[in-house]
Amino acid sequence: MQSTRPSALIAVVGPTASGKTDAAVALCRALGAEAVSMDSMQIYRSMDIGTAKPSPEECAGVPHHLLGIADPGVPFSVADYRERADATIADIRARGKLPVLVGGTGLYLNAVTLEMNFATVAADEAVRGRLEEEARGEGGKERLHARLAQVDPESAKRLHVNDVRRVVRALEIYQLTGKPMADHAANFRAQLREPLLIAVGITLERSKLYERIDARVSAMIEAGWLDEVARLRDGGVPEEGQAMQAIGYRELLSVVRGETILKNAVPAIQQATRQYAKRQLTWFRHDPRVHWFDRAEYPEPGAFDQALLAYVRLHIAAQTPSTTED
RNA sequence: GCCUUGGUAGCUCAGAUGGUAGAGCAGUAGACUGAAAAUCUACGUGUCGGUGGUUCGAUUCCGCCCCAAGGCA
Repeated sequence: MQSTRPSALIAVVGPTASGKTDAAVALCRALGAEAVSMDSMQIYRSMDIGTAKPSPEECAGVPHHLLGIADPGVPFSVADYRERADATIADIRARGKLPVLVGGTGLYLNAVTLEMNFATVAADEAVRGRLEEEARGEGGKERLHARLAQVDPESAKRLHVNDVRRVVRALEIYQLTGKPMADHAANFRAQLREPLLIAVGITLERSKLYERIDARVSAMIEAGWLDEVARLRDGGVPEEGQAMQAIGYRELLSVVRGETILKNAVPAIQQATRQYAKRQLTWFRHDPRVHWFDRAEYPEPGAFDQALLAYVRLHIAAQTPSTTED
């Protein structure tokens, strides 16, 4: 019975504040599908306002998975995401529904849809900490990179000396396993895990997008974002931890600490968000699987949602042999 | 009205004892293997406020004017 169902994986991607949530909800309703969040920060519990986590009202009855499932006090990795997403997608399919990934974290999309066999070693705080400490010293970055060139020339060639974070991870893998990174992930990104991906990208004129971002940040502040950050801090979430590196949270944390005032933090948050949106566009624009929809081209109400739906339906039909029609 | 200090890249400012200038930030483009809202890379010609003068040559020195901040009246 399940075999008569299309097994497509749909994804709605795009920069922050482009309206992915609304578009995905409309799509899910029309297809009877379920949404799977693909966002590295909405994954955390109690981080609602500043991550623009969809509220129950916004979800409008469409099930949304992987929202607020992680403790903001503990690190969460891409590998963790893939594990959760795989399970969630399998579950949705088992119930005969279509999964719709929705979010702006490009690496997460690749982790789910491309063959990216991460090295089997998880992050090791001790090893990592030592290497980072080493990098901080005079000429430390150069030394680390040189050492990487010895044990893993392939990665060293790929990585810039200043990209300490990645150099450290490559060395960490080598130290923990005695093998260079490439040996852990043969055919990296070369194969598709999800050949039936249907990806739609939402875009709009840069200046328009930036306006939306600025307005949304202001609205979040008015909605009590600062209090949310104060609560997280009071709740013991480590201030230097991963979750608190999220845009806005880090800036508002310094307001909570009294190091700066809200009036100065807001423009800084808007700016950081705009820069982030740009990076997202760079990422998704270069993914040939993404089919783009510009909001400006569908000014009539509902037309944009209709266009996405039409595109997705067409591609679902194309991948479903006619014999499986029920 | 007078005095002082400024007026140099979108912003904050360096600088040249006269040979037409450079950083940070912003912006744009790019990368992306267990932190990814993270991390990293590349890209800097602008009437050096205006106008006369001195000079082979002035944005740099001199005069006048305009603007800003401060001070004195």
